[in-house]
Amino acid sequence: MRVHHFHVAYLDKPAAASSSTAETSSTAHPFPSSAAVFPFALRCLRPLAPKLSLPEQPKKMVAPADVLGRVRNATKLLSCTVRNHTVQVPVGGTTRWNPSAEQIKMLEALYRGGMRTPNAAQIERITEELGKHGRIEGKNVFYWFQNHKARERQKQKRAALLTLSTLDSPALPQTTATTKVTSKQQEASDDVPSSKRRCTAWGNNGHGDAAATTTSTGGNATLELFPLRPQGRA
Amino acid sequence: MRVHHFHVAYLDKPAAASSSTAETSSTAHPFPSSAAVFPFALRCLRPLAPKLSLPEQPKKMVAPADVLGRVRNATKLLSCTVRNHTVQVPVGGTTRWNPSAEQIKMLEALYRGGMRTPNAAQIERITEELGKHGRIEGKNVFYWFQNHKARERQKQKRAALLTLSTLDSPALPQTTATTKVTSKQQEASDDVPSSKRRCTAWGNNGHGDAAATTTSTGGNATLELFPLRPQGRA
DNA sequence: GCAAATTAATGATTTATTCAAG
DNA sequence: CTTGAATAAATCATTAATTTGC
Repeated sequence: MRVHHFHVAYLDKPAAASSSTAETSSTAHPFPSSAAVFPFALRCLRPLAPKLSLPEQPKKMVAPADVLGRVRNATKLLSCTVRNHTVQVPVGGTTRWNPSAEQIKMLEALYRGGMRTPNAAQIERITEELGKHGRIEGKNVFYWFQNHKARERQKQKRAALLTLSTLDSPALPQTTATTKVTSKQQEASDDVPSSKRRCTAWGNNGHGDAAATTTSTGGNATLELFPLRPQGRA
Repeated sequence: MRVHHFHVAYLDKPAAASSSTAETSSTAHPFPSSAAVFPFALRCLRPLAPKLSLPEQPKKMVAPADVLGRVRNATKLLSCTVRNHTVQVPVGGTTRWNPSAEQIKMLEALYRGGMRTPNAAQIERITEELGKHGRIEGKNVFYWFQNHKARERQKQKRAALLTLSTLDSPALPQTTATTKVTSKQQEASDDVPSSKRRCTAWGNNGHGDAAATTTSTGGNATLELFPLRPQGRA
């Protein structure tokens, strides 16, 4: 288990310890950086990933922030001293960016225009511009594009699968066995550049991983994932 | 082969007494001590190459006729013999495919789903299916994808440039060189990220430190500022 | 009507992968 | 083989919608 690099921390923003134990030490930020120290660790905030459907785990319980001290996103923390302990409570209005209609409109326009992963300069510019219509930070722009891209992809993949499923009928015998196809993929073109997921998407759903399931419907183990165009190229 | 993730959420990690993801903890000297790392590239040199399409591939698209064994472009051919040569004359009014609304819909769905350059097998299947909604041949499908891809790209490029130009106002200082990036950079980025597109530091809003980030590439005199790249298309 | 309770969206983080330098 | 950089996928968490009982 390797310690992964962690990026995506943003500047001027504490972003207090997220889901894991908040036993943090102090930060190295030049800032006050209110990395919250939470004396009461009551209730574990869920071990980070199980997700294995614990039947009756009351995982839903979304307790009010003021109780659990969700500081994750707080913009500011106020220190108070209680029985010799200094606790910090989130203060300040909203913590999460709430885009205005205008901002969304503009962002979507950019997206439609083809922008997907704006670089720093672009983000800066966009932020500056959108700032005229409401509070916004560069990271908001960054995240917006990330999320939007990912979710659009999801949506479309679903739609495509659906459509394909209707096209799926013939139960192609799948002549050409597998074909390595290398991994080079073809030009990934514009959208959905992801290297391989895309293949799985088109790989003809049968999949379900390995042979295990397969069954009748699609003996079609692997439809050549993305064998390039006819007559293939290199 | 590569069964990819699906996220296993390995168990020994959770509480991971091991102090969670550092965040604030100790060292973590990723590099510029200057606080957080940007989510957005500070200096990127790598196109993340799913789009390696450039290197080789002198190969031009091969007309589907080669693959599907279709004749050029005619719905029907009438054979005539002229001077010992059998020639075929297109017959029956239009020779050009006129996609039905349904066909277009389906093709677009596929496109949105990420399909760009279907292989022969896929084309066959698609053709077969779309054939239920009107006359169509494999080459039509093939050409449709080619054209659609190219035109979408064009459209979006234009739109993006337009949109960006409106956001361009700030008249960014950018005094230092660079301004000539334009043509070359843009063209290159457009479609294929050719080799390297550099990103610039997006100086975190409030705090300079820009210098710190440049470091390694700092010697680099060029520091190009506006790659302005319509990242992929929609 | 309306406020608690649910659910749907979506902003913000973390984890996994990938490619290519070293 | 290891590691930096960049990004996509997965996940977490909060806010807006929507539903529901009164």
